[in-house]
Amino acid sequence: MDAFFASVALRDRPELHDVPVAVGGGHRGVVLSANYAARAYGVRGGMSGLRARRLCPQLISVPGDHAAFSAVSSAVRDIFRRITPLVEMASLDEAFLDVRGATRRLGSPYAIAELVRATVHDEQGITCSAGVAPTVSVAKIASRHAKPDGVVVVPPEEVVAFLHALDVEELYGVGTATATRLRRAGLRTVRQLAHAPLEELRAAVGPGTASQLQVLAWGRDRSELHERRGPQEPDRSMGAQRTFAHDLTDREEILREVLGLAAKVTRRLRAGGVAGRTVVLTARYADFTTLTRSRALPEPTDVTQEVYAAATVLLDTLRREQRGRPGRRDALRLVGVRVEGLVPSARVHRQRVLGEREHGWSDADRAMDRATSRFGAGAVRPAALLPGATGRSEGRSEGRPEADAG
DNA sequence: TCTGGGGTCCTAGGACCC
DNA sequence: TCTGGGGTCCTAGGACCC
Repeated sequence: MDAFFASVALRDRPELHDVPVAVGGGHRGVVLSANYAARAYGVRGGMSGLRARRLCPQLISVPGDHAAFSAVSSAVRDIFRRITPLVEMASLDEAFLDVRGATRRLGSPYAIAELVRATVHDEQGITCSAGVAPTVSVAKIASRHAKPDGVVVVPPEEVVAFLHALDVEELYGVGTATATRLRRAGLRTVRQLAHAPLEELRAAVGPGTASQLQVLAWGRDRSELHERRGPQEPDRSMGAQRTFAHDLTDREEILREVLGLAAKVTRRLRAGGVAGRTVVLTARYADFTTLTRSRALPEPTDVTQEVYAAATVLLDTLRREQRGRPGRRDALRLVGVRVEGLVPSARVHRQRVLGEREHGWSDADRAMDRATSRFGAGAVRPAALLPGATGRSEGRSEGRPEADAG
């Protein structure tokens, strides 16, 4: 999709079509997506809101509507599936289609690309672009060249010439770190990269990346698509993180955020019918240093209190490690909670602990889920997360906010 | 240029087991 | 008795993508 978030946000607001608009980019935030009017000023996705407004003072910011993004995304995916069953969704707004089996029915790959684009435009009111090529990575680069609202076809015999005319950072999989290393090694173009001696390349970027890059530089990456994970193969991890409006130092305050994140993540785990075994806590300090600490549980969980308890231990470990370190890492800019090693909940059989209550936190979580789906998010929440809660109410001496259902 | 939030995959060392 | 090789799990960090 072209400028996906911005296009969806502006679908029903034609009066904003020709004025610069960005989705996201508030206080301490970055621009999620900018329409083409804003891009004319140099505004790009990923840019801080502050910088975007410097480039374009009259920029209008609108909030993102995640429900709308998801709805359009699945509608578009359904359109793709009418073309071919071989669809690999790469993200909300991007997919690979293997159309080799559809040409007899629908015409040339170019004709199919135009059919997809016309259908998406008619049914969803947004434009998209397509790259047609023999491999995933080349199709991806071609689609970038097709933007906005176009098609670029790279036939097999032109793949090498197409790639070799590019700069290295245009390769799918070369980011800022690898691009810097390549540049330092004197490799600026894909042509130079393709002809670089493997030894030299290994010294610059390491053995794994080196061979991967030469595969990409000759257009020899995969043609087969991996269909998106289904119920048999769940996501690998689920997480949530939050950047604070102001850096936090108070343990109680930080733990309240951690509890909120743990609740959010486990609710998504339960909704997806999965549980996970490893809890990862991310801490980003005021100086932007980002550290993670993780801990594996005895068995997978989807219980808010269990994830929260593990995250609390990890946070305290980190605080102990960082205390007294030079650089004074006590002010936190962000915390994140992620659960990895996901398996279907049906495959988890809990080991009952001697003396454990028959109805525990898991039942409380499920009751809260039901209340939330009936009365909306925030209808029921841990008391520590009620507006105005301080986490230091009388009679509490445990030193961390309890997650009583409030 | 004061830098979000959601992910995936890879690497590498150490523990542990056979 | 002082030593191999293979495999898996755990933890931490980094790179990349949208």
